[in-house]
Amino acid sequence: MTLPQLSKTYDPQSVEARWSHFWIEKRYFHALLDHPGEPYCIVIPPPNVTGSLHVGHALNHSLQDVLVRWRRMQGRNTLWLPGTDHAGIATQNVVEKQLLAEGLSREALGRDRFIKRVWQWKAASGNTIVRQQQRLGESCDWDRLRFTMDEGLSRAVIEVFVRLYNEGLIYRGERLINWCPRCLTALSDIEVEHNEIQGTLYHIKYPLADDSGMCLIVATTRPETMFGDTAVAVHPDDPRYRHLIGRTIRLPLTDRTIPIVGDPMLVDLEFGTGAVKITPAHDFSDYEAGERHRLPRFALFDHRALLDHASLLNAGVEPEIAAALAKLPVQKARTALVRLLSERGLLVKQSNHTMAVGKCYRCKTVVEPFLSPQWFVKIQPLADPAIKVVEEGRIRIIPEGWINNYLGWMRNIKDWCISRQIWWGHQIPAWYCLACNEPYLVTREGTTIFLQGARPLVAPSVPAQCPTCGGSRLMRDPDVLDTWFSSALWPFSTLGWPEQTPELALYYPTATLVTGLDILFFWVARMIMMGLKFMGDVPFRDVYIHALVRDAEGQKMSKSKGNVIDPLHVMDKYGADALRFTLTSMASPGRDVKLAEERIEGYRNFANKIWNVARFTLMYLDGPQTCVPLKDRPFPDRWIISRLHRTIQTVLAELEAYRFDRAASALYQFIWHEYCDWYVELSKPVLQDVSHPDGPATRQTMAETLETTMRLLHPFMPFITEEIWQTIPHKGDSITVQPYPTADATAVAPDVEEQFALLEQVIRLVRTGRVLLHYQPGQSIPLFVAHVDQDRHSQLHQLHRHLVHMSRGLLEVKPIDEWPSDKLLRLVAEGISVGMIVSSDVDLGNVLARLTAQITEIDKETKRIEANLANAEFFTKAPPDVVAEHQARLRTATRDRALLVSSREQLQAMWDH
RNA sequence: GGGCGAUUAGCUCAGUGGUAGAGCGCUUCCUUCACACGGAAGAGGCCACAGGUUCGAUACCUGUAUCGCCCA
Repeated sequence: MTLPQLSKTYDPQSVEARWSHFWIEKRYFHALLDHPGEPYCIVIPPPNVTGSLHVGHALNHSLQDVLVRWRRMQGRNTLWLPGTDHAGIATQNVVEKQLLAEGLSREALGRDRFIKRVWQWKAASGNTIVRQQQRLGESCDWDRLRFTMDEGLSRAVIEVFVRLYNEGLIYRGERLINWCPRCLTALSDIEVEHNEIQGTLYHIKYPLADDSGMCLIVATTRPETMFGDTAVAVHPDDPRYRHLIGRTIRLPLTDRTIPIVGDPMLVDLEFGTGAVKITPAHDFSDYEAGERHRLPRFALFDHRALLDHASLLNAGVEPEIAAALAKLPVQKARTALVRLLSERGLLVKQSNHTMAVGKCYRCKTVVEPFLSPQWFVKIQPLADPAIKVVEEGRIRIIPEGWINNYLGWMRNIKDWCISRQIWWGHQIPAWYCLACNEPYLVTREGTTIFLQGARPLVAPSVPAQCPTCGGSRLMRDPDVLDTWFSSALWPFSTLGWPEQTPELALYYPTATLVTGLDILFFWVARMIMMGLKFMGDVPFRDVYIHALVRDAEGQKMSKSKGNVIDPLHVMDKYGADALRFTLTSMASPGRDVKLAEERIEGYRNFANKIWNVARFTLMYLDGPQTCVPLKDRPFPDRWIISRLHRTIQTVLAELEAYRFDRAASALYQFIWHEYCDWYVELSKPVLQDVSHPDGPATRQTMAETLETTMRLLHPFMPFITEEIWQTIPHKGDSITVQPYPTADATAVAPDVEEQFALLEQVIRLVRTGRVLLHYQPGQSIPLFVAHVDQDRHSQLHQLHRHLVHMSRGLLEVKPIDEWPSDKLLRLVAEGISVGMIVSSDVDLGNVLARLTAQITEIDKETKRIEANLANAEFFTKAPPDVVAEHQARLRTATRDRALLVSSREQLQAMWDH
């Protein structure tokens, strides 16, 4: 048999590219409907089509790939469905930036040509992330790659929209919504990020209408919206003001008077002056207060958040002030107004105040509450069943800690604003009859807006004529839908819905959803609602929520901070397997992942270790192998097989529990510290002697164990395991489709493991002694070993061969009283004594110090145990096995102490000479 | 302001009602035959603080402090 030569260090680059192509070419990840296994489906959280792979994706995808590869190897009918989403605002921004560079604009191009441009852009660079995912080794069914703007998925969107509208679950109306004055579109509540900033609280005099000598002092952080005030609120229980409720205020700088109302919800007695202005068109809580008190609304800003001249006049602002303030943006308006108030003696004081501002999650511009007609999903009827399935455990959220988070949000959910005033996305399937809606039609700066009151015709495609007037001049609603609206359908739209495809029947509900906490509301909650509504069943059974990746200092990674770890760079430098293993081993539940490059380097070293032990195995595999029954195999073989099966048990249990971190560390521990450190070392004498009688059995065990370990590790490190597996003896074409190891309980041998522990302890004592006495690691020295327990002592005889090899000494097992008493150091642990000759030139100070330290340690332990055992209550109340264990520990400690003390005395005598 | 989580070795984190663990880093020794991306031996901890429950608490309960996240 000729075996391939492997290079001394592992080179991930060439290996990974080769297997990545091989897997895809052979379509190992392609799901077949007639596959006999139980279905196991994961739909990928679709990355933005504009995006490139960042380390958050790498974590999210690594975990999914572990699950998918594991289940595939277990024989399940596995489908990991990949795709991207069209990311309306983000993509539009990218293409608009390109146009700007060419001196063009979206408006100049017009809607149709603009959308064509976006598709061109998508064709050219939209799938970079897919190539990057393939580099990471993701075992997606690439033949089934989906995009939220695909024809089928778009049909699903239209279908859902029309049905929800017909059921009254989608409506159009004028509401106060979050508006991004840069993106020029509405945003949903959760697309707004709240940041704390240092602001100013302004105290402003509002004179009473019928007694200008009397004033209410109103405290506000947003004086520039005061022209939109339609009332002042005080707390009805506030003795300072309650008598004023019902009287009126003259709103400064305007010709309007506004009422003083009592409102216990809006007013906090402790805050500011206790008097609050109500500006229903510019603040969400004021909007609600306005509803409660039936107040009119005066909107002041245009869609770019500039003060609008006509609106100011409409709100009764003094004409010269209106003229002076018109077209000013928020901040400038605030400065100008504060100066004006101050000049008129209306500004009482200013104080520092921390406050929250909302920013657009895409472009970080401060959002403005904006009154405009929008489309909404009436959410409560959809949310109720989605709450129930989680409460009842039909969907599990893992870790459980997030369940309350989910339920809390769902129970307070607000209607979802789904219309966006952009062009890239699914255009809303609603048309307006121009004849019937003429009074509601406004055209401003080239864009047409249908005001509140316009009557839309909602249909899957353009209606032939208006059912009211029979007219055929219809205009489509220009708005598109929130990207998350289409993402909400992802688990069934990607499987072919609304067609009743075989894929849909087979793979829905999907098994597991793996995602970060940041999109629990954006995406997970909405998928649950839509899945229940349109499929009548949950979209997935388990939701596994992983942490977010931060830098080594725990800071959020961001391009502006320059602390981003680029997974592509990392893969170049350390390999995809190292990155994947790092991320999976750090994925502990409920914690953020703090990623430092040294960690990745550490696991690169692990890959190299695996590589080298495979090289070693290959070197010695040449020769006959026989499959001996387990009980007849050499001791090291029985031990490593026992450990292997325990490791398989652990890995399986941890994967079932989504404890990727613990599964990874079990593998690391087994491969490095058991297979490499001990088994390989123990087997060297057999392997290196061609005529050794244990040779055939050992070679068999060695090859078997390595092969099984590669399969066990494969979901975590797919590339190196495939490379090694292909090189060692194996059956089959690719490790990706081999059976996952199963644990054989009969292979687990506690007695063998106990014997091994004895061997390990002896060897550790020998090594410690060598260092203390300055013997070189390879130097052959006389050694004596004994155990105070008779059974264990005879076990040492059985282990003699291995002890000799591992200790690299002339080792004899015999009772202590037969040892030489002169110039001998005795080291002790748990009844074991190891003796070695002290050469004359060694400084015994260190050695004595070590013995003394150990004695001190034992004394402390003894004292603790004795105190416990002396306690009558401990005796009566502690479980008997604990009492017995304490007694045993005390015996061991006493025994070891005696041995150590005598050893020290002997040594001390030598030292004194 | 409300809710959740964290606090364990220098760093990053496991963990358990009864001996405190890992990885990385650090110190010393070793290029011997798979691997220096390696081997061996070490050092390093009142398990945040204060009470309580318990025979016994790092673990369970309460409170405090600090930090983080989400929501308002």
